[in-house]
Amino acid sequence: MKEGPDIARVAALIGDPARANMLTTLMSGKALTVSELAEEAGVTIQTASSHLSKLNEGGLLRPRKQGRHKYFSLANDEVAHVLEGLMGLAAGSGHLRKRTGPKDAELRQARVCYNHLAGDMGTQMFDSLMTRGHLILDDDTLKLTAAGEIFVSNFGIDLTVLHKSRSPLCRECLDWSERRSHLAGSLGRAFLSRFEYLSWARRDQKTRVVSFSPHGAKEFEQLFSIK
Amino acid sequence: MKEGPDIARVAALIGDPARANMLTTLMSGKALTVSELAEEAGVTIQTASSHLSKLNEGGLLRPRKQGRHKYFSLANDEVAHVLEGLMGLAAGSGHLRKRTGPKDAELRQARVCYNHLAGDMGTQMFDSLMTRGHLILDDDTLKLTAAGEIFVSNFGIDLTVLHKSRSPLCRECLDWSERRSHLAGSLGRAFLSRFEYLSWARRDQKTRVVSFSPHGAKEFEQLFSIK
DNA sequence: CGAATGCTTCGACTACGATCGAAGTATGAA
DNA sequence: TTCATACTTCGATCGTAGTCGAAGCATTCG
Repeated sequence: MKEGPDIARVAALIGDPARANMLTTLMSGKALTVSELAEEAGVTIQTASSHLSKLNEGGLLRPRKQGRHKYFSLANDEVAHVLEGLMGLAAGSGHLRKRTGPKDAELRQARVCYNHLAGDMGTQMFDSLMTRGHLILDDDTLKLTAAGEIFVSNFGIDLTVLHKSRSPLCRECLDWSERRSHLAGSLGRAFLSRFEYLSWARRDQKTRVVSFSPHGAKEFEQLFSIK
Repeated sequence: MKEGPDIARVAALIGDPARANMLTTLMSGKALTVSELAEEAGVTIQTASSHLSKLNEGGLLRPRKQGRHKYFSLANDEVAHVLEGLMGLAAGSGHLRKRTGPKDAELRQARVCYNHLAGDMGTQMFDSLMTRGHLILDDDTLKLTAAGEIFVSNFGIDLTVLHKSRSPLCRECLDWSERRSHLAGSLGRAFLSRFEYLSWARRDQKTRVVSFSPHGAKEFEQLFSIK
């Protein structure tokens, strides 16, 4: 009965509401200070400090000191991946948050999932890339085809840089709101930052919402249309 | 601050030691009764019953009544996937169980991960399939090649049956002990049951250990050698 | 140097939930 | 019907962990 890693320890770490709020907030990919995270979680700074040191102890966070500030971000995308998985389970069992505020619709349309685009537009982009043969999913692995490489390069993404990254180029990520796949990995990240560079979209500072400008939405729609 | 699914609820569910033990045990893929799970978790039957109804409530389990027994298994492989992810995090942050008994070495060599082969032999099989070009991993999706289809069929696995399954044929699964990928999905499952059918290996009833016979290990080694 | 800001540590309070004994329900066997 | 087995519900107890006030460090600024 005592085999394998201590799964309960990590899960209990994520299982506290205050800590879960912090982690969810950090899914935006941004590094945040103790006080910012305290406010997000709705607890005092002392409490937040205690929680954050526990999360850090558990290897879920990466701390960086900068002057008198201390910034926390998620430790790696393995952590982000597990969190997204938990969101999938939570959404699947119908346990959504009680207060589905006005933000919810925007969140479902387009949001940041750690460092790439998720939500309705994320899955649309993924589907478009798949149906056009830019990506192929063979049983369980996602691959960028030759046609896909041309497409990506034409869009202004430098693949040679991405190939140097240790993390996988393409990765499939299950969307909790859509229950369908969207594109993660370094390519997913590159797409999102390219959208920002082209001013098609910008990330909301407080939430995980990604807002597309009218022009950006039009371009996006054209580029990733599903005929 | 209140966005997205209630991740804390699910995580807290997994975060209790007794419940985590039960879930880890169920990773063997077998359906177990309340009393069996109680013993595994080291609690009384009353307590186990309470835990199991909570896990069930949370959508993590699939209950089946059979006479006066009640069997529980994991709800789906999405759940199994999240659990394996958590094991990866737990193993990564060095929080292995205190008592690393004699079983530990066996577990690392070959074990069941929900319904497919994991551990050292699991990753060896995966690597062999990759280097021989039977599987290709394109950025993020795993695919069985034409050569792979022939190889698999020659080994006695009927692909037409597998293609009818709803779950993906190949799936990459990160191994907590090896920190490398092994093969999941319906093909991974098919391989394991084929090993059992050929009497190359058998699953231990109590633990998740997979024991290969001397003959089976030899055949395995030959079939999945890494030159 | 003080004053202010950002974070951590300490200590005490509190509440939630895990636990088990005992009683209750359901299924199967004699 | 009666007994046994498998599980569930109830009620009481007990610990652990989250919470915050207050005090303690550390860093920056005037």
